[in-house]
Amino acid sequence: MVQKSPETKRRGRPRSYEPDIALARAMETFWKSGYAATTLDDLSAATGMNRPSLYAAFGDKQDIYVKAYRKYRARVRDEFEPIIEESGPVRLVLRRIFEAASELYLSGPDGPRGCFSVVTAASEAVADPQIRKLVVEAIAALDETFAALFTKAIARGELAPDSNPLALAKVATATIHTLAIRARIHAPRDELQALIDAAVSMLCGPADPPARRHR
Amino acid sequence: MVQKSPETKRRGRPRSYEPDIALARAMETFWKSGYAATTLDDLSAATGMNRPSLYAAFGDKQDIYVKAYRKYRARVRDEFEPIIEESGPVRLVLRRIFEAASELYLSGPDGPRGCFSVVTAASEAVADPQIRKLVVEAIAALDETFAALFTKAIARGELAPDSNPLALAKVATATIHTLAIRARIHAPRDELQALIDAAVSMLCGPADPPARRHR
DNA sequence: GGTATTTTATGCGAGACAGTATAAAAAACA
DNA sequence: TGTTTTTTATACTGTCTCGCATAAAATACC
Repeated sequence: MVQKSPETKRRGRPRSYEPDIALARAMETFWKSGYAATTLDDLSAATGMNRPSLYAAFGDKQDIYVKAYRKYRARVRDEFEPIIEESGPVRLVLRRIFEAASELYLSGPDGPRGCFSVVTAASEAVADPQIRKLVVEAIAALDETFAALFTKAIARGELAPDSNPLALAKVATATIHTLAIRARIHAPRDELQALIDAAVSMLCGPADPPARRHR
Repeated sequence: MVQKSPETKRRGRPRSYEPDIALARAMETFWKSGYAATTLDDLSAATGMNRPSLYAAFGDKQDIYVKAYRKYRARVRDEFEPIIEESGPVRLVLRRIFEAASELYLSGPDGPRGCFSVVTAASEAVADPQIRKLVVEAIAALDETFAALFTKAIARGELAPDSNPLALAKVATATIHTLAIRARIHAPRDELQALIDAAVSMLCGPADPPARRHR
């Protein structure tokens, strides 16, 4: 990890690709098409690397998939952590999380793709225990993140003191899951927005000032 | 459809398979492995039919998939209609629906498979408009079913008169979705049960008589 | 400039895959 | 018994797919 200083002159022919960018492209490809439907030629075309380079850099197809999926999770973490850390009423933080998720799931060069974890990897998870383990971790982490959020909100008096943060968290995760699925089948943005409104008011109670939208 | 009376003696060599059973086996296979990861040899082994018979009976791989998925939806309809038609408090009907879904998603000869619609078909939906259309229909139907259920419950005074049946329905569908995904990654039954409890009390309010379980 | 080292480029080979051709089998009909 | 009809059984074809072998290219070191 630390071994490669940016100044180090490597000995042989220089790489014609940026490993990080190439892996991001591979991620896009798997995200869209899933494991089985993605061929090494697809990956080659997406990354601009030829097959031997792919192998040298990332290993076989399975290895590339796992690395791509890990990258997806890292990207999601980086994207959502600031929103979660932000202080503010749960209602608002929740809405921001759901809306960011919605945007992520609707994004994509060839149309909406949903969530790599929820739609694609979960599907492969039956066949491959390694992938299953990663998806289980991802979903557990999401549950825990939401639970912590609700616990803090209860402590701050934003929610009824007898609320169950774990129960709330599971419904919040369920919202993420349904957003992922609906985005994957090209649900229009306003359908997802209606869903977010429904979930937020179910989780935090109906908004007294009539649904103030941020932005 | 009506042409084949059960007494009709057909002319040539008799079939060695039952089309309905064979299609059910094909459904199981696609349900478990998805479209791309399922080979015609897999289907051949599962159904007991050889490749030419598969083609004669159902068409090419794509055709078999669509027919298998339609069969899945028909099966789900048949299984859930009686539960939905049943009279009783929404709270109880909802619980029964979620528990039946949970059982269905956890079932399978080789371990839990989740929901064909939600996990497998939704994943393929990006590549194939025909499949996407079917999944969209399936999810819309689910939303509408739940909405009707809540509308009736509001009319009967079981829920607050200012409840929004469509919003409630979307959260109920979200519960189905998260159950499907969690089952697919082998979540233990009691985790799913906890999720059902959380969702039901979120949708219908906390149970005053401490959570009476049916059966 | 020559050598060692690392990467790219091309393409090969074994196997998997989807779909089909051909022939054998099993029934009704005459 | 022989013919027709429908299905099964076997095997083939062309294509795709994965992974790797081999050679050329591009750099640092000497």
